[in-house]
Amino acid sequence: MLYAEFMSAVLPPCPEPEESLTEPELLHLGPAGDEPCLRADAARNRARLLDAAARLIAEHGAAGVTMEAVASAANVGKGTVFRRFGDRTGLLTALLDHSERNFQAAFLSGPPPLGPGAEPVERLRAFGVAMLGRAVDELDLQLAAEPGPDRRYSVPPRRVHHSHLVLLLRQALPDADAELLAHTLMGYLSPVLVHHLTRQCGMPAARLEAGWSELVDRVTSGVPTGTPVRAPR
Amino acid sequence: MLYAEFMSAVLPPCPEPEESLTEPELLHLGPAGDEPCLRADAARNRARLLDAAARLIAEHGAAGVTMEAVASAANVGKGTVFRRFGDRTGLLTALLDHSERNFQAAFLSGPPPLGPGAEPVERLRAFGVAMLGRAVDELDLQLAAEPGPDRRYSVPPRRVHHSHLVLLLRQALPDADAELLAHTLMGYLSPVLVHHLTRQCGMPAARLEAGWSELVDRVTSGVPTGTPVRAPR
DNA sequence: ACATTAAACGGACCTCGGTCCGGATTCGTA
DNA sequence: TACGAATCCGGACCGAGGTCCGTTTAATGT
Repeated sequence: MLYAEFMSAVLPPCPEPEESLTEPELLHLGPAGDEPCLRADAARNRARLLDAAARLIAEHGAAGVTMEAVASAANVGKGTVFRRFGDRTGLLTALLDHSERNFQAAFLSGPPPLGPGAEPVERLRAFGVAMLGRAVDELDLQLAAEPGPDRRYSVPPRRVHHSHLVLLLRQALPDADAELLAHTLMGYLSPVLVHHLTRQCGMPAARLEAGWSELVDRVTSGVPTGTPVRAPR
Repeated sequence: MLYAEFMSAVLPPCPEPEESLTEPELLHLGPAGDEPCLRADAARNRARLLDAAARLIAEHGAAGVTMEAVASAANVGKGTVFRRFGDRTGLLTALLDHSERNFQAAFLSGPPPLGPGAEPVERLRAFGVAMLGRAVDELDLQLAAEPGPDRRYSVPPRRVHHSHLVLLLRQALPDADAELLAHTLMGYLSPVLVHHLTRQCGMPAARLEAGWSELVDRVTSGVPTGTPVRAPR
């Protein structure tokens, strides 16, 4: 099964708003362990490819990661790369998989304030800080791994993050439209925005974190004036 | 001069946070009128190309707009398309130009509540509703015209919208980090998100509008608890 | 009208992501 | 060990975006 196919199959196409999700269910666990159900040569080539891709990135930056380059650097045919990872995005995503798993483990079952145990608002703050940190660390890779416009919101990691935010927001703001609010918050953490602000605008990371904190404060403080907010449907 | 080059030259690369912008200065006016300083054949071909592109979109959808297809449909060489519009994004963007101008005119100098004269918060609400309306109308085209990750935040229309929001937010929330808040709000209005929510998730447009209203309410209501928010730098 | 020059033209050409399918390899089974 | 079937491999192939450069053409000055 293609990585991309698997990724798309993990979560339902679009979470029903009222569907109750318990945290453990959210876990985006890839093929358990390290690809056990792959044929020997397939597993070998997969490892080779990831290795070659990482090497190419280190040498020529993410832009230098051509599918053909990766293939030949791994002594493998081009078709193999696509069969294993589906497309370029899939390959780059696979490189981020470890980090993503660690991160998910951290906010799903790690210690507070990121993991369960802290107040929802605290967890929100911690989530944003962690995301911003990752974004800064892996910026090049995350940018290169950006999916096309169609998939951008369907990619499993994003769905998991979104679901997590929805959960926290529902706890903090029972009357809000958590779905939409979560999308809004995710937007702030988008690698592309982070890249623009830090690299293209020279904004210090500290300001981004302060901005996140401010955003969380504003969003989670009550809405004293105006019509009482209610999530339709 | 290439369309893309022109577009990039209109506004400074990244607006200084404290730079004071009066609304009229923001106007993203393209080459006055209808491309006056273009050679006759160039202007003719430009018109042909836009026409051909529009026709192709009407017939085969945005996906069918191949640069070669447009070129040959306009009886023009492929190189001409690129010289005139820089790249595919430039061509699609040009197709949206009229709508964009009208919209900018509306919120820069049109009647309230979108234009000046209404309260900032009212104008924010109206801005979002208008953007959502446009997004729904021109969804296919706006999606296809989505720039690559690097340019996404540097494209003039986006900059103008952002500056506008910054202006309104500064009026409504003198102590907030309007720059970042504006980016957050813009994220909610992104065509890609709108597409995902309406087409892929089947969310009714009314809910998106309600969500915008809620978002504006939350963001613009004071921040009663927590540390007083202050824009660093 | 004519020479000059800057701009525009056009299509061959390149790169790269993605597809396809005949042939090779691995794995379960006897 | 032998064998069949499922899986995987590899590289030829395709389409589309983008570049290049020799040629043509429109504007300008004389």
